[in-house]
Parts: sequence; structure tokens; C-alpha cells
Amino acid sequence: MDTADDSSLGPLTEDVPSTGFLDDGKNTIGSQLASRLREAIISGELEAGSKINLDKARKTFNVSLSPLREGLARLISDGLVEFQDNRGYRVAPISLANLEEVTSLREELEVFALRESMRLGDVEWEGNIMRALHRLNRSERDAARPETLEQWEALHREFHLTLISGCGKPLLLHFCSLLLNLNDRYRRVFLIRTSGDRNVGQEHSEIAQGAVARDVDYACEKLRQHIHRTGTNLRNHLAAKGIA
Amino acid sequence: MDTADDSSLGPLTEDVPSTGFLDDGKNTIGSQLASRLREAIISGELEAGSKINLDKARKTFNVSLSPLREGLARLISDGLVEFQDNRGYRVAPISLANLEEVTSLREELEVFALRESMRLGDVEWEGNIMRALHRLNRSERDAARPETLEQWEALHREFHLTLISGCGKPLLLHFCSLLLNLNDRYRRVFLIRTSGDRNVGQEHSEIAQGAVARDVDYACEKLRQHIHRTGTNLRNHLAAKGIA
DNA sequence: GCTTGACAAATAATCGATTATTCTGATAGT
DNA sequence: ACTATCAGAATAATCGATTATTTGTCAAGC
Repeated sequence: MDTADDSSLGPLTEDVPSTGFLDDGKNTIGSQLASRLREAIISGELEAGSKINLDKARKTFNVSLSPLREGLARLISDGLVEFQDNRGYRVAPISLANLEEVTSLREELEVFALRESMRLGDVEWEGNIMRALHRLNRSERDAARPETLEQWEALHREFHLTLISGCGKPLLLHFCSLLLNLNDRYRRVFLIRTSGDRNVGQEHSEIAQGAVARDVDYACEKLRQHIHRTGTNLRNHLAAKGIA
Repeated sequence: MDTADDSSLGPLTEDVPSTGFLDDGKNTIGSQLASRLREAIISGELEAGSKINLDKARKTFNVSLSPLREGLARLISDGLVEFQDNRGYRVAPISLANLEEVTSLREELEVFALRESMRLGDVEWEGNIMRALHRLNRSERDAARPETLEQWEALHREFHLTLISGCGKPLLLHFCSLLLNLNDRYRRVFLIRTSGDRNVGQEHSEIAQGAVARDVDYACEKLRQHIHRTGTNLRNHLAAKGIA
């Protein structure tokens, strides 16, 4: 039980959006690998805690060691990969404790960032929220079609990041983005569909409405509850699968 | 004005504490480089914002590209180095805005971590604080002898991390450690000696006393003020040097 | 039976050389 | 003069091979 089952990881063919020009920094093999691996980990394609064998990965992706290490190194910053000298890389493990920390820190940091955004955000920020909300609410999650799940996840992530994008604190945004990554991995791996007693769409709407209306206490409390509920929900799913 | 003046960076000879055994993970060249470079950046030896020329660095440190990139990649996680595809690495720039964010986030995160530590920390945690405080207060900062500054910085960092080490949240500790790194760079570069109207030693003592006495509001407020004062102090020094 | 040590296989780290990309600055055209 | 273009230099990225370290296995000794 040492090596990840990477059977379904095809060779990398990054889907460049072909917006025409403007090199947005996904050019090197190392970068493409980082994206590919990030997706593989968050989606659960690479099992949490499993060792990443460099030689096998090299063959799987048809690359040399250098860009492979490069890509993996970046995922360390994301908290998705762990590393030890002379022992190589492994997919960051998951645990109840980790999930609870991620949830707790999201409540603390995302709410703080939302508060700051409401203090500092301008009209463009408001507009971005409404757009992100609309796109998210229009998106459908069909468990039968994985690509819709991926799409929803991307829009959901986008919504949460947009909410706090007005805070003017790059480091804080970075931390939140990181926590969101970790959180999304739990959802994608453990949550096929959201629990029945929630209307997640409405929760998002309430947060967004409160934010643009600058009702600080309301919006922050709604966001906190939203995060907390997701945490509780996920915790139950982890417990059901016997994960400590 | 593109390339860092790395003239004073000697070849790497990591001072292994030679505690005898127990490989604590500083064995590879990449790791040693990471330590060496981290120190060089925090101490200001490598100028903020300067480009890191791989070829020159390779010669300076007498290493090959692979471990050099490896080491630099780790400093990206620390927020001390920035990277762009095909354009290489540069020392993370400093700015008033960044200092203010670091200070603001330290107030938020370190105080939160202290509160959690006071809620969860055990007697060992208390003991560690008293030890760290004692060692810090015994250490002297003599501007004429750089090694005492380094020593003080290490102990100071140790004290702050120990304070919050009982929080049981590895990710939070990681964030705080990172912010402390960034903060220390500002201090080491801009602050030869602490401003006259402060008794930093007493501030540390008050925080520590409050923490072990579990006087949550007192300790947290003292810590917050401590961080805030340092921020203000540093901001003045930056402003005096005309840094925006 | 259990530990210890030596060897071999597997794996990670590093190197030197090669390829790809970006930067520079000289030149030609407007 | 000013901008655009292109060759050559500088620099970053990648590769394939080599070296170092760890892990697994098995036999000897207790």
C-alpha cells in the first residue's frame, strides 16, 4: 500500500484556453505538471497519504525528473504534498483533525477577509460578486456527469474567492485560497451530494446579498454558518467512512 | 540594478549542531541551500526585490542547478522568494503595504493562536513558555556584534512560536511562522535598535505571565499591542528611508 | 525465535550537457 | 527621432546519466 494508483492519469495535455495571447504563466512543463497534479490530488485521483514514486510518475507523465520535482515543489506550498529529505514526496494525508482545523481556520480567516472586503471593496468588487453568484447558481451538479462536478467546484471556489477579493490583503487571500483547496479536496472525495436539509444556493445568495448591502454582521454570520455547516456535513461523511 | 550583489555569500557549510544522531532533515544540498538562502534573505544579505541569477548563484554556492532550484522552491512557500515561468526567481520585495499586512495578520492570527493555546495548552506548554522567556531575556542585543543580533532574533522567534505552540493547529502555526519570517526580515533590515519608549523585555514578560495564568483577555491584548507597536515602529523606519 | 549486519534492489539527489525562451541592442523603415 | 524587427547573447528549463541514500532480504549469531 505504498504507491499511488496513478493508472488513470493520462500524459499531460494542458487545455490552454487559447485566449489568443498573454502568457499567463503556464508554459513550462513544471507548471503544467503542477496544475495536473493539483487536480489529481484534489479530485482524489491520487489517494491521500500515498507515496509518490518519482520514477513511476516520470513515466506516467512522460517527463524528466527536473520538471516533476519542480511541479511537486509547488504543491508543497499548497499544502497538498508533503516532502521529506531523501524520502521523497507523498500526497498530504487527510484526517478528521485536519478537516476540523481547515474548517475552523476558514471560519476565522474567510470571515475576517470578508469583513475587510466589505470595509474596503468598491463597486467593481460588488459587481464581481453578483456575477460569480449568478454563474454559480446557474451551474448544475449532476453526480452522473463528473465534468459538471468539476465545473461546479471551480465556480464555487471562484465565488468564495471573489467574496473576499476586495480585502486588499494578498497574503490573506493566499491563505484563504490554500484553505479552500484543502477543503475542496474533502468535498470532492467524500461528498457526492449535499445534505438534504440545506439549500446551499440560498446560503450563497444570502451571503452575497449581505455583502453588497454592506450589512457586515449579517453577511459575516451567514458566511460563518455556511462554512461551519459544510464542515459538520463533511465530518459526518468522514466518520461514516471510519476516518479518524 | 538587476542582479543581487551576492558577493558576501560564502559557499555553503551548514553548521550541523552535531547533536550526535537523529537526522532532522537537513541532509540534502537542496535543504542546506534553503536554510542558507533563507538566512541570507531575512538578514538582508540578499536585497529585497533583486533578481536571483541562477548561474551566478550556482557558482557562488558551488552547486548544480537542480538543488539550487529545489532550495529556491522551498523559499517560495515561505513567501521570501517569488517566481515566474521562464523569468526565474527574485527575492520577494518589501513595501509599506506588505509590512502593514504582515502586522495586521499577525495581530489577527497570532492572537487567535494564543487564545487557542490558552484554551488547550498543558503544563508542558506553560513550562516551554517560561523557558523561552528566560532565554530571550538573558540574551543581549549588541549592535556592534552581529552574531548577538542573530542569536536574539532566533530566541525571539522561538518565544513567539512557543507562545502559540499549544493551539493544536499545525496549519495555523505554519501561517504564523511564515508571517514571523516576513516580519523578522523587516526588523533585521530596518531596525538597529528598538525605540526608546518601549521596554520590549517587559512586554514579553507580561504576555508570558498572562498566558500561563490563563488570563485570556489580558494576555491577548498584551500580545496584540506588542505586535502593533512593532509594526508602527517599523513603519516609521521604512518611511524614514523613503520606502513606499 | 529474535536481533544484527551485510548485501542487493529500489529510490532519491545531483550533475553536466543540451534545448528553449527571454532579453539586448543594433539596424532598417517610417 | 521613433518604432519595429531580428540576430546574438544571456538566461531558464529540461534531459539522460551518475551518485548517494534508503529500504528490503536473508543469513549468521545470540
